[in-house]
Amino acid sequence: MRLRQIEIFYHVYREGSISSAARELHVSQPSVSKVLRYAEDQLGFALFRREKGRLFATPAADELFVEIEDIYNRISAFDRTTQNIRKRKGGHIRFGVLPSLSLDLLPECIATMRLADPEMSFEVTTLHSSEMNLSLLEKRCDICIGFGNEADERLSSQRLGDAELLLVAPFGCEGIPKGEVDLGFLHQADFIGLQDSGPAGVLLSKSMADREIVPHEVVTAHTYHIALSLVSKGVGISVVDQYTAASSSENDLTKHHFVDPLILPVCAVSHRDSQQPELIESCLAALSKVVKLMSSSQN
Amino acid sequence: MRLRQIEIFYHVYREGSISSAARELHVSQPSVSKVLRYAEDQLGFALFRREKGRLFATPAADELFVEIEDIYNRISAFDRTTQNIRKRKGGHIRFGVLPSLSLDLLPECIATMRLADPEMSFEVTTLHSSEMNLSLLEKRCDICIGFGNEADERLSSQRLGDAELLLVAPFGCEGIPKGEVDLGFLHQADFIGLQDSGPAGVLLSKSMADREIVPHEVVTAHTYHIALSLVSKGVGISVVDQYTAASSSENDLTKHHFVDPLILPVCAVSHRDSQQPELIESCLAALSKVVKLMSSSQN
DNA sequence: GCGAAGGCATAGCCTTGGTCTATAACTTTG
DNA sequence: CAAAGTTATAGACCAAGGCTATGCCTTCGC
Repeated sequence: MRLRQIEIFYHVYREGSISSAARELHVSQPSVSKVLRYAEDQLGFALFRREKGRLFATPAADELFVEIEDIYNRISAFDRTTQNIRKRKGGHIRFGVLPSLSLDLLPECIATMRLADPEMSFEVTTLHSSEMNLSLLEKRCDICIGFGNEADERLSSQRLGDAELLLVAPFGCEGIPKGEVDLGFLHQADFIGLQDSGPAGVLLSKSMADREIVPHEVVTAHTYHIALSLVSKGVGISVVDQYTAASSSENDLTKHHFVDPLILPVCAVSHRDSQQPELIESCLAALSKVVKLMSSSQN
Repeated sequence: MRLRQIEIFYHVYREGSISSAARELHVSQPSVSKVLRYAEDQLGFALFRREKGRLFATPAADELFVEIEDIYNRISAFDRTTQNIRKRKGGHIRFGVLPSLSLDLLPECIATMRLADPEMSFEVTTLHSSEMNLSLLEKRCDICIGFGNEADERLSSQRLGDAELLLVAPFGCEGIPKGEVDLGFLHQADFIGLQDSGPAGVLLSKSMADREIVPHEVVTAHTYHIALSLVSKGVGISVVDQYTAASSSENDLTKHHFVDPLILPVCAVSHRDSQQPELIESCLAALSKVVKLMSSSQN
């Protein structure tokens, strides 16, 4: 079946009539009639029964429509993408970024880069650490930003700056010292853990294991949002990276540095043989600048 | 972009060369070259850079390929569907069925119907109770089989037979009488509940509420499979319909009827103005027969 | 360093998918 | 019974997409 035949079947099925499908498609009625008939000839079975000058969908049409509807929607989305590409003036970068960096760090970076070059456009997808390399290698995105970097010789990684893990506690939580907190504070404390939290989780559990610190994990949350919400409700304390902490809208919680800071590298990874190396390079420079700025301004 | 252009772009991108794409598509090299060039003209931007007689994908091509790949796969699936429809001799019925009925009751029905008419073909999707009516109205399936029936005047419902809820307990569970069990047995018992279990869940909780029976729900499972597995491991007891109980591969559990049986109607629902009423009708008759047979043979 | 091999592009030709206008036939409705 | 709706057919036309033949450029092996 040709694309035009699919489009016409889609509209005729939905409208229930050739004439109104023709109006919707801005073509003549005989044109639609002919294409539909031709499609049926090629398929070898009828899509509609003609009775008393009207159309009635056959069971085969019902069955095909289920698949066609989906295809049609994707083709429409694809067409929009081609429009966007055509209209573009400046460069276009597709970011893959950790959920925890997607609310604060990346928007800040994009805003800065747009100031420098208002013609540029961006695309943002959230990815987990484990998906980033594959996404880059399949050229589904251009730059991935996460904590740490898995080695792959086709990819190049650049450290943008550091992220610090902070203790978050309910407002007025007792026993927390004024200044910095020792990691040992977590021992036996009511703790809200994060499942599948990638390098940040690895760093934290390793540091705790080294000192035989065992918190009392009362809840294991699957998203940072839920974890922070639980903290602000006084369920327990938690440890998250500074960007997650900064992006939180909860105001019933306090943030604390550790005496021995837990530092993670914030890295940008990209494909070595990109088709637009200068663009990537300038983006990485801008990112690095913004990350350093944000790290120093935050407390 | 035309469908042919999409196909050709897909193969050229994957193969990395026009010639090998042409070989794969069983057409001549100039043909592919021409269509690709034409597509680029229409799009208004290049998909590949030509350098030293070779092709290199542009960033735009990378971006489009992400969407194209998906579309291409669906088109291929669609083509297979049209092939299937063309080859069909007998009727074709698309069933929507509860997960609990999909492993035992429906396969049995289909086997029986295929014996009666070997030319018939079938399609089975599992649906939850709440999705069935919509699926029928959108003509995504022809017959839905579930417990009970929500009224909609465009649909017609037929009671095929009954399903009984049974108590399932770990093998050698103490305190269970030889014959039938009173529902009161559940009171304070370690119980494995099922989330979102539809009419069966409603019937059970209503019956328990009437007699103020409150089990101790130690686990809430999301699938019958997990619930039964937990029962067989001795975590607790549970209540499931007879078909789920029968389809279970667990053999470390026992099944028990209740003194006052909990009975649910097994109903088949179909669209009133189907294009193939005789086919639907004969299916419903066969279904009804099989359900009655299975109900009586089971204990 | 030169010829062979393989890659892409162009030219010229042909088939067919898809468009139009004009017209006919049939249904339903006022 | 006419008016307004529907679908189907006829004939003309254009462009999408296929083919063969050919030429040019790069790379590789002798």
